[in-house]
Amino acid sequence: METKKFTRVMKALSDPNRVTILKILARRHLCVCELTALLGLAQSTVSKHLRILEETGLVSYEKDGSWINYYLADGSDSLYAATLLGHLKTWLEEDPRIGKILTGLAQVDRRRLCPGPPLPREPKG
Amino acid sequence: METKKFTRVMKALSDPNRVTILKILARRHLCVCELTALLGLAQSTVSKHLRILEETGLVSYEKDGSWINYYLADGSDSLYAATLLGHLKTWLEEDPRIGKILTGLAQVDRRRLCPGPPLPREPKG
DNA sequence: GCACTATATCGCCATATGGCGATATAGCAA
DNA sequence: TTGCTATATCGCCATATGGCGATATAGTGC
Repeated sequence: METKKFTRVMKALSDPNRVTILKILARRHLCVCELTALLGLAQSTVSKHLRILEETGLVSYEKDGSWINYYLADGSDSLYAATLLGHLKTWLEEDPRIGKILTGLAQVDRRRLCPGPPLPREPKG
Repeated sequence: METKKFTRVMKALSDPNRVTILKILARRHLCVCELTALLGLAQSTVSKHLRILEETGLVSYEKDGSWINYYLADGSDSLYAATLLGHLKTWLEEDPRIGKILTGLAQVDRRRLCPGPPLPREPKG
C-alpha cells in the first residue's frame, strides 16, 4: 500500500522535535548524546525519535566506536523522504526556535558531553 | 513559529483518509455527502477531516445552496500545502485502495445521494 | 412561520503518541 | 572477566487523534 509509506513519512515529519533533528543533522552529523543535549529532551525520547526517522528513510546512522552517528539519509529508500528532505534544505531556515538551537551547534562537543568509553585517563597529577 | 505551520500540514497529510480525500478532490469538486459515500465513513468524521484540511490550506470550499463543495486549495495560503499538493498530483496514483475508491467516483451523484432541499416533488401519480 | 436536508459541532470512547525514568544491550578499556 | 559509557528498549502516564452517534446550525422551499 503506497499510501501507508507516504503517511508514515508525513507522520514522522509532523513532530517539531523530529523536524528539528533533521534541521540539525543538515548542518552536521551528530551522535545521540549531542542531539539530546541540543534538544533538551531525555535520551530515551531522542532515541525513539531517531528510530522513527530511520524507519521512514529520513536518517541513517553509522557506528563509530561506542557512539552512533546519525545523518540525513540519501533518500534512496523512499521517494517521499528524499523529496521532503530536499525541501527542508530551504524550509524553516528562519524559524526562531530551530535557529536558537542551531546557534548552540558550534559549541556542542561530544568529547565534553559524552567522552565515550573510559577515557585514556589523564596521567594523574 | 514557522515549524508549527509546517508540522500541521504534515500532520494533516499523515492520515490515509485525509490523503484519500485530496486524491478524490484532485479529480473533481465534491460535496460532503459525496465524499462521505465514497469513503464509507460517518458524515461527522468526514466533516472533521475536511476542517483539518481546510485549516492547513489544503482544501477550500464554496457554498452552493445547501451543499458545500470542497476542492483543492490553490496553495496561496501555505507554501507547504501548495508544494505537497503539487507532489500529490503524481504521487499515490498506483495505490490500490485509492484507485478502487476513484473507480466509484464516476457513479457518485449528489442528486441521488443527497438530493438537497425538498425536491420540487415529482407531480404525483 | 414550518418541514426538510446538508453540514458542523459536541460528547464520548478506544487507540496512538510523546514524554519520562528505569532497565537492557553493546562497545571500549583494562 | 569487571567497570564504565552510549544507545536502545521497556513500562508507565498524560494528552492527542480518529472514529461514531447525537445534536446544533444553516440553507431551501413551502
